[in-house]
Amino acid sequence: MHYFIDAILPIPLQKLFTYRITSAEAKFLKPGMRVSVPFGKSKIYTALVYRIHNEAPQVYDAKDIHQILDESVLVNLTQLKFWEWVAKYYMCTLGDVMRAALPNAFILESETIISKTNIELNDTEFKDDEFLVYEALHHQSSLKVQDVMNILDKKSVLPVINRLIEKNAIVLHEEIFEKYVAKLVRYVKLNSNFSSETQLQNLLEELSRAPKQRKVLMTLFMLSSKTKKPIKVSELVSESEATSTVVKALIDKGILEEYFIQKDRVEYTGGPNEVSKHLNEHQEKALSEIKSEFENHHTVLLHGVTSSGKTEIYVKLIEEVLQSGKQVLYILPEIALTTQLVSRLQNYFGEKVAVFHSRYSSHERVEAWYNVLNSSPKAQIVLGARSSIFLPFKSLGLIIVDEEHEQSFKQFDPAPRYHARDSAIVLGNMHNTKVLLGSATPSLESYFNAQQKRYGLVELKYRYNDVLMPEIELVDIKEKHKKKLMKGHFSDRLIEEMTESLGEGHQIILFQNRRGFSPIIECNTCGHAPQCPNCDVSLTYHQYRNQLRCHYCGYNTAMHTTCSACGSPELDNKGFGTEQIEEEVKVLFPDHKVARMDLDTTRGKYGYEKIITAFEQQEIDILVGTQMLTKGLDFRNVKLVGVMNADNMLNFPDFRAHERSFQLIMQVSGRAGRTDKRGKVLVQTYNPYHNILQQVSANNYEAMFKEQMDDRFNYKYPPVYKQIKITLKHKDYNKVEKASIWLGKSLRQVFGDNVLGPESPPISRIRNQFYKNILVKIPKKQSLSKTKEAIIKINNSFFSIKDFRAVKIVLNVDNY
DNA sequence: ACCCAATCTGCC
DNA sequence: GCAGATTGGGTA
Repeated sequence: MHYFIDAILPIPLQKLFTYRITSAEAKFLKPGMRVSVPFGKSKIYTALVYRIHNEAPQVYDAKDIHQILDESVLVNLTQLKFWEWVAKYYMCTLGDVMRAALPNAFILESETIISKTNIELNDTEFKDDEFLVYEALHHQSSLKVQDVMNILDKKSVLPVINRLIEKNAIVLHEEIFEKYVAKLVRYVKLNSNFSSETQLQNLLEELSRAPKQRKVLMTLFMLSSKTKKPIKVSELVSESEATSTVVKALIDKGILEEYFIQKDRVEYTGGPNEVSKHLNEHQEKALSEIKSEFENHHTVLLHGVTSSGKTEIYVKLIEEVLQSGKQVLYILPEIALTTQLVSRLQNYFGEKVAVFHSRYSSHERVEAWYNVLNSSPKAQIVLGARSSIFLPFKSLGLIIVDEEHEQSFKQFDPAPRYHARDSAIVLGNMHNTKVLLGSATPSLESYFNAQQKRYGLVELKYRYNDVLMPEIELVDIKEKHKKKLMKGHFSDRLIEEMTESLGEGHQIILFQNRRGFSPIIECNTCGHAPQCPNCDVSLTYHQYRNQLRCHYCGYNTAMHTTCSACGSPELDNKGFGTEQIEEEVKVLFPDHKVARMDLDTTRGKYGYEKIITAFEQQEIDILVGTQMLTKGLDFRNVKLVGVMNADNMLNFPDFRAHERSFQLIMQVSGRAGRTDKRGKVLVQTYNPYHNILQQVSANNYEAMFKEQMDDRFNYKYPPVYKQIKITLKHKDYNKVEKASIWLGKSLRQVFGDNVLGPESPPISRIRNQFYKNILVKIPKKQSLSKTKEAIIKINNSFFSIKDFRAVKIVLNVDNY
């Protein structure tokens, strides 16, 4: 009997690959274990066992696997089922899902290593480039293919390598790098030879002439009698005031014995040091409503205004689940995962909280994975960003999706283009677990689902400690401009309020939904604006480095002093960004400290935390920032929030622009007035009569919901219709144009008027690729899976046309 | 005639 | 996704 496995490879290929295994391997292997397999001519990849069977492939010879990489199952069966759902629903391959789900360090790849043969060769036989490579190998023992590319400064190096192999100058071999290295901590103990009293006496006498070594030994006895725990080398060194050389000498003499214990890189020391807070009557009521809603619904939406104390309610629910011995998954948008929230939960739950997000190193993620997999006490509660839905949960008892409305839960690139909230709900179903969605400004789709009774709904309308909602004032800056009451981008009202707040010692947040100094530089003489050479956008001026930058491809160039088209030196700024606001504040309030928080100032692992901590500790009076500011931050001393310009959000060309603007302004507003004084929000706008702004100032979510839903009905947008966006890209404009017209026509034959496009997006070229979009709208009663099947079919015939094959197609399900 | 880069195709 | 095979433009 022959044995085979079907395995998932981490590449975007639809099919599984079949390898042959021995009967012993068949006995050992289980679905969800990793193996390394040869793939193609020379590469070795990591694959995940999907199925073990006896069906020999008919048309090809299966290769043998290379090696088994796991001793036990790494990915459990529920996860595999979940992966399949993600792949099917979001129209991508299992390989795509595997890449997203597994920490990078689990996916080993081989690398081709080039080394010299022992045969001495005559240099004159080589061509120039061959000689360069051969010469380099005299200086270092091995080269990677990438190194050769650098040496020769060109891409196609394989012909050169092959010629060298023919001449017996070099050999190739594949090396697999284990990416995860467990962190080991060095411990010492007394060698067992000295365990008896007399032996010990002799030893101490022997060492009388080595006082330092003697001291180390004495310290070791002292420490181990005191703590009864293993003694770290580092501890011993510092306690005995010796150097590590002294310890090493003792080890070399065989007096001490060293050993290693594997240790997690991320550890929370210090246990829980707070009992969960008492809920107020409103929270208490919400909690019991959530519980009763859970009896009839898998998913419950908690709509609680900002600062209503949603987290405290979550804490109570988590406590109950933990008592039943199950795990809890708590998902948040990446940027809301701040130290603030993490330490708050650690205060309640101590080391039971495991954190998981993209700023973690791949080692840290591996450790978190194993902790979840083994249901370790260290990972009872997983607090994570969207990718944490892929962790190997065994027995989930509750999933919380906080800030449910956040669009960052949706992954846009690369595949799988999944929505963590929606996927979490499916995951919850697979685990037979309840899912709680929380938000102060729910997404229309969730609120709609709640109204349709698909979700339970719980409302919490009072802020904690009965703090009043901030007062929201709309400032008509069109009027202010007319009356000459603007100083730069600041209205007289905003300056007044800022002066008052600063005078009272309160802090201020200014919100500008755009980074950079001023988006566009325009020539006053000819109107020319510098463009990105690779993308269809104007370059943005960044004062900090005096550069023009492209926000799409990262292209940058020094700021021009004269217009590149007509040579005129009169260049002007159009529009404004965070950097310019910061500059203006410095001039208006020279005695106060200003800081800026946007993508540019929060690069680096702790950039973000530094600014937040500084603001928390009131080292900063005025914080200027983009929407990063809106996420779950709790600043006690902020009284005033200024929205510099509400219009650029409202006019954004997207069907959700209004919903988003409402959410964004409500969320920044929520940062104000957690103080004893009622907070104030000033919204500057050219159009104070805009319905959304009226709804914002009246704090009327329901009115916004109703009005927006009318639009969604009328124009067939989500959540009334589902949609799939198809993007075509290619560097030849004519090719995408032709291809997209063909695709649009074919889709229309099946879906009729529910196909929109093809259209060029507002930015039609990025990184020298031209884009075209087609939108397929799907009515509620039309089967989603049949629709996808039809699209895949059309896609297949698209790729059978030779001319179109080079065009890349991206399918994005629920692209909002 | 030759070389390199861009494109195509299969991988088990 | 990657590498070996193929095509096609550019040039010595």
